[in-house]
Amino acid sequence: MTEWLTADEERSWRAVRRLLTVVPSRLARDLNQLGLSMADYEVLSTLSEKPDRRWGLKDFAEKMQWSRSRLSHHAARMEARGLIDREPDPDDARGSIYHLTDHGFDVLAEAAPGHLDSVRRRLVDHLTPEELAVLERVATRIADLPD
Amino acid sequence: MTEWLTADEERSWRAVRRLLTVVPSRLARDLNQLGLSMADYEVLSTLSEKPDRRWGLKDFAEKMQWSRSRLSHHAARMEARGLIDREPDPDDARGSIYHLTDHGFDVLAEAAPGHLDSVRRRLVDHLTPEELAVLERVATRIADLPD
DNA sequence: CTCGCTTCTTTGACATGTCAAAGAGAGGTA
DNA sequence: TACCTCTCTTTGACATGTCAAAGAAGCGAG
Repeated sequence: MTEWLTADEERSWRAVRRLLTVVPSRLARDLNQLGLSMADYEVLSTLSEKPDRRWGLKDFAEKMQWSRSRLSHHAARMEARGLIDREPDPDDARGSIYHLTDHGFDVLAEAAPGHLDSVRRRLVDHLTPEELAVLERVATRIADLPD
Repeated sequence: MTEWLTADEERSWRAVRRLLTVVPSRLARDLNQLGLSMADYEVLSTLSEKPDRRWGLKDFAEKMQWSRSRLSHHAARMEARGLIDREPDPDDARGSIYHLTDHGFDVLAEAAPGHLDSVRRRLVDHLTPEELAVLERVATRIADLPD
């Protein structure tokens, strides 16, 4: 306990903390202008990675690292917007299977280029390949720490 | 438009995205166990930096990069918990001045060591000084980009 | 087969953030 | 002074996330 930070660490931590808030908020703002929230985008793009565009809630939530409750709530809202649908799982009557609708796919396809552009403008384009490599290494190490 | 990411960039971006969600969520979880949310902690520590522990809403919100509405809502909740109080501004009858109570200060003092420890365990201790320096440089550059 | 325990999704209550509008006061100008 | 406009804080309606509980179904032991 009482492990204070050195002056260098303190400065770096402040900078990182700012990064942690500012980048997501900018990306979200850009994406909102395209009619989607970050959460919407993640759901759509994760679903679209499946060849059949289908995913059962449990595994889907696990893959996205979301709570099942959160996904259920969010999916209900997206279903109301016609972006996805929901079917009962034929193999397990407790389960629900989510499916990306054609409309959902179109919306994603329309938003994706703008979003990727935003990722570039807000982040990637301002880093050298070396910096990006360090960042990846560091990010992976940190994220892979035990919870 | 349609600026796709190279394979390297894509991999790095995935790693960074994971960092952007995982670190705040772990720090928040740790802090919650000490009875505070991240937002609570920011408010308390920002207020405590002022010698008189006092700050008018407008400037305070600006300093924290929060909307005034958000700060007003959050401050109302913290006031109900006795962590801060609110007084009318003597120089401008429209204004409110927030003040860190003794109780608020005690709560912060009690949570701070644990939180710093958490920052170490979750991040700082796993980076070399060089990596931390790169991270600071990169984070500053990105955060300082125009909004 | 049936009971008891587990697992799965959904739901409800609540916390927190956003956006827009309301209400009060400041400040400049005629 | 009277008035118009801008600024400041608060509030309300709503979106989104968390946690806990409800309800249905699976599964294994007897």
